[in-house]
Amino acid sequence: MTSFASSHSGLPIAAVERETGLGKDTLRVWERRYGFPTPLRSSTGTRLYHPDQVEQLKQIRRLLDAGHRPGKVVGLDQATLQALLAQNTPEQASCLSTTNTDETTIDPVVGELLDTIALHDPRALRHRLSHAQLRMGLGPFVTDLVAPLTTAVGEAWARGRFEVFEEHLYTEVITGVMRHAIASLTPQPAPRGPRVLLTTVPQEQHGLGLLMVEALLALEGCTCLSLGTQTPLTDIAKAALAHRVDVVALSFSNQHRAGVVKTSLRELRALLPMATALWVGGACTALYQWPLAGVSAVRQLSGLMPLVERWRNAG
Amino acid sequence: MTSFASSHSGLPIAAVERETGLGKDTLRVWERRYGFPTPLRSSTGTRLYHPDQVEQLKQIRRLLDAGHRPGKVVGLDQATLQALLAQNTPEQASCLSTTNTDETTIDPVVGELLDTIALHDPRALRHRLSHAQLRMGLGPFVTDLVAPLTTAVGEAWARGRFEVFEEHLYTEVITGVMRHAIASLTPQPAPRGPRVLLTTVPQEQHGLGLLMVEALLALEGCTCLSLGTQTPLTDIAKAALAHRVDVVALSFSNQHRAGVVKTSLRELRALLPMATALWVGGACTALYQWPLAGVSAVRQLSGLMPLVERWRNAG
DNA sequence: ATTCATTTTTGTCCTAGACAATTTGTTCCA
DNA sequence: TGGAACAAATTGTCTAGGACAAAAATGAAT
Repeated sequence: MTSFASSHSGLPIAAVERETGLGKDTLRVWERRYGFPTPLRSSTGTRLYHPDQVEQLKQIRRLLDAGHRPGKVVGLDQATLQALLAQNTPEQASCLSTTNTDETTIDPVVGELLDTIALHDPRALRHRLSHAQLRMGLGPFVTDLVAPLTTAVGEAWARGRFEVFEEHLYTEVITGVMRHAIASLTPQPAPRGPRVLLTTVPQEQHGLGLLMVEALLALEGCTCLSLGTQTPLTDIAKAALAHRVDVVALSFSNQHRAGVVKTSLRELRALLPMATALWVGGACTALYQWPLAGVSAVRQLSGLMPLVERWRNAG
Repeated sequence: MTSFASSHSGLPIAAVERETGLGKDTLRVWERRYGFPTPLRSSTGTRLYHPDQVEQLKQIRRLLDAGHRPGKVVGLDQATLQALLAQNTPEQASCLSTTNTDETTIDPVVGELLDTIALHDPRALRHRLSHAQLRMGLGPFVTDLVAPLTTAVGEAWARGRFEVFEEHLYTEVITGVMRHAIASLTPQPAPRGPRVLLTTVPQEQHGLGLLMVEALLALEGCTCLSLGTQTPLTDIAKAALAHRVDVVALSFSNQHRAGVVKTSLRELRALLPMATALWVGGACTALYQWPLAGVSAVRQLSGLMPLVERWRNAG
């Protein structure tokens, strides 16, 4: 585990930013304030991080995403970090799940699928998920299986049970299954709901939430228009105008700092016409703590239907 | 066009980085060296960029991607930039196209589809593309239509003919069509080629190239395993190990600076076992100017088949 | 137990200089 | 005229330590 350095001496700060997602400024200020990390220096003074410390930084990142504070966890040694990750409180989990059975217990079907993911057999995983979709029907499949499963995968990753590539593989497979289902759905009769533009802001690369929303909205008879992920704010506004949509729907994962989310939403709200509704949702906790004027936050997927209903009545 | 500021005074530097893709450091050093951009300052000295200048920066970014040098284009006024974009030399275009008819002329079918994109009717676009796929067959569809069309779209965007959201919409539609085709292909007989891991490095968010490669490789009987986009280098290595792949295939768009590409490839090559091949391709010109030891660069999609063939003979 | 004000924490931004990797320009030679 | 070798200019990224504003934690008063 120790010797996958870039070449010999360590990783430069840009590589560490890539690997950990922690900004260069943050890495430098942590070093100043907490005395960690402690990179070597090249002959000209540039930082060279030891791979072990990069691994440690990744663990810290997971703890931060789980709600810990930098001051409490940045200095700690690897054993302590591991211990914290193990007893990681899954309190704010299942943000997207509809059927809140019990927060702590895991649906046996979900658990079974988690095991399938760990087997590294994408073909089998795809088959199981596809089968479940056909059996349950698209709506329940999305709300009762995909949403909780995605949350569970993210949580398992945060605890260190899954590697990043295992999460990526899961994302890829479930994306394929859902796109397939949505595609076989599109030739629908006259629209019975708003025209909705779906996308995410720059830096937000998770598109799974968009697919879930698209599936549910399409089932409701809405006209969906997805731009994929990471559309610049001004282009979201331009697209909303060009396509004359009634609603712009954004998805936020919990990898976001609160400040970025708020700033983005305020800016976008200012760019959009007042008549255009702005719906946001996802696992990002910041969305629900500071409600913004003119922005409808949907904490759970089940909250989507009332919004559509309200739009029908208002329109 | 002038008054979509965040609230009133201008965009902070982080927002400009988001919108333009130009790093904060770069923006500051341009201001110091070339006297542009010239943001206002808040009461505490933070930069606030005028939306018009942000628009100008986007144009500059396109020119840089097209091969121009910062010193020559950063100071110029908007009219000159527009003129340069208009007569943008499409010399190194069609990097992915297989049937090089003539560099300057555009396939009439491609041109027709470009017009369809401009109509803002995703349903019609999807229908046309899907129809073409069924008519041509997956292989020719990918090499003779999707690849040139994608290049043409990128080029049209660079010239300012397309907005970002139009490119996003095209990407979304073509992604759906290709995934559908690949999915209906997967239940295949015994593999007749290498196990290939497909992904992109962090910061590289374009996944279209991956899909094209996946389609062609799957047709060749290879076992494909896609991780989607933006996998950290160490996780690419871990996945390659866990899934015992023979080949790691990466795709690079031309939005990358040469230095980043080279660094990433060197690092990844060091992380992977020598027995694991590393194939790279895409529109990124840096790949083909500085060949790297142990890395096979595939300039055009047609170059993929020989690599598979060579692997079969070597293995 | 809630609401409000104060303190700490924390990420981002600032300046201005330095450097290494390219790219360009120049000289020399065949 | 073409190409190789070297010098000069270009350009993105790095460093330092200070500063500040927003978020979170703490404490006080209702």
